[in-house]
Amino acid sequence: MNDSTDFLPLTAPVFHILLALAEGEMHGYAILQEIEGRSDGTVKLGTGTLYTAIKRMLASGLLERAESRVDPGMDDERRRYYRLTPLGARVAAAEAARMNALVGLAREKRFL
Amino acid sequence: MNDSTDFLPLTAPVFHILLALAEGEMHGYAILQEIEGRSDGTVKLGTGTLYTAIKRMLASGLLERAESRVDPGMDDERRRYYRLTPLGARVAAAEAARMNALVGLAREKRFL
DNA sequence: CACAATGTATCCTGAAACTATATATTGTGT
DNA sequence: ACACAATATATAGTTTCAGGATACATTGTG
Repeated sequence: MNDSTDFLPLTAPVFHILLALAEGEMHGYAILQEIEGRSDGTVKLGTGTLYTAIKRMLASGLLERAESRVDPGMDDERRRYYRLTPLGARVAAAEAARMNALVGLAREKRFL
Repeated sequence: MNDSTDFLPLTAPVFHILLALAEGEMHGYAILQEIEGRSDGTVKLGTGTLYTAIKRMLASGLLERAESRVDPGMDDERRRYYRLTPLGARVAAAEAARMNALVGLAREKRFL
């Protein structure tokens, strides 16, 4: 049914990638820096984790390739750009909601 | 250094088990029902997942065995009770905080 | 022109979820 | 008394995935 909850729970790397791409199209290495920068380096994923995750996310329809549309002379030819699909956005929202419920529960139980 | 953040991110089953045990001592099967009941059956973990997770959590010091202290005639002899260790509680709190930060980020990016 | 930084990609290992299965005990209905 | 469902714990086998190592090519900089 392609229900977005079928993908849950997401692994940490996958959720981070989805959040990074909320900004707009990005290439792999930029995603990496976004994630590390956002958390002052506490979240760190290697390239192995990143590119295998991207591969799976493309295959499952969470992401899609975007034609790098920057002026060819100004951009690095190696870069491969990705963007969220509508499904990817829905899944990210569903995961955020799932986490939010758990955080609420943790708060009830005095963990926060 | 046994820093509670070394355990993060937790997998979904492990975090659910920690949350369930916030109530107090419980045996395995009761944990299972607590988790499924709390979510109206949307979160469902099999016994294989549960008991292997408990085994690991005991080994890593998140849980400890509790002597079933119910009156022997009134309790099921098969039951094995568990409780959170102080470390387990700290780890659950750290995971809740981690998730809370991600939920905040998701909200900023208009996913929620 | 050397060297660091950028950028993508794959292999391999280990950890862990999940399914299925086994086994035993307790409670309930007839 | 007996069958059967529910309770309860446990392990084996499969698969998925993170994470580290490694490779290789290109771009920017001193």
